[in-house]
Amino acid sequence: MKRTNKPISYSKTTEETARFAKALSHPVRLTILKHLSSQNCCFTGDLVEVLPLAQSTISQHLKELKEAGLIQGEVNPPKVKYCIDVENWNKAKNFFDTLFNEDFSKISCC
Amino acid sequence: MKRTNKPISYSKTTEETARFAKALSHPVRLTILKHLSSQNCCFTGDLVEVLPLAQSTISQHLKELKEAGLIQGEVNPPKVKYCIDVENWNKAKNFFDTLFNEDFSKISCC
DNA sequence: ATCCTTTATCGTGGATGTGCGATGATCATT
DNA sequence: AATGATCATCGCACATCCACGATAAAGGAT
Repeated sequence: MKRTNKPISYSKTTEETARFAKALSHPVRLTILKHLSSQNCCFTGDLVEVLPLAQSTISQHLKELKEAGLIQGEVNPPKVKYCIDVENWNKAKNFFDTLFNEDFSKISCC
Repeated sequence: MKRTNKPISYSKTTEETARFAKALSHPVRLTILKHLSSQNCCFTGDLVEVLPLAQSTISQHLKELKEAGLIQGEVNPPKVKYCIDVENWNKAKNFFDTLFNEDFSKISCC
């Protein structure tokens, strides 16, 4: 059991999958995404009326989702309309599809 | 824009999806899972020889994956053999399938 | 020019994540 | 009993996350 010191560089896909997963790793953000996908789009204020959190907190979650690429915001002063970023959404979908693609049902465990 | 104070309780599915996503939110853990799915099973030491991390760090990541339910470990002293937990793996697969199930391609944004 | 509405950003405090070396636990071998 | 191999756990640093209230930014209405 000898440790490697080679500084492994993860594949781009691995890095991106981890980024998407982190964005999805909080119940509030999942709820926001669910809301966005059912309503198609919505404003920040709509979410404040639904989630028991301060407006600043929700804004922060929206920022994280935007930085992960899962949503996009269109400024429409004084409101901002958020939607799913379809392109990246499908990208994430494919990443997770690939990740879970292995069929273990036929493999006896060792 | 009036804030709700009702203490929302997230659905069990939402909570579990978040838990799975958190487990998948780190490149090291994704690499471990990829390794496990290609090799079927492996020992802790095998991973130490592949990843440039201390044994304790890898053990910690394995613990998180185990607590999330994605893998299981079978003690075989002095070694421990880790495998994918097929049942929960498929559960996670279904959660993400459902999450990404929406077809936005046909929806014009608002 | 001054409010009002809506949203983003800042600063802060507490919790959690991530890496490490050191140490403990377990069991086979000697 | 003592040693060696393998792995988990502990304790420690440092960074990031998460929630909050306060404040800033932007633009419409008065």
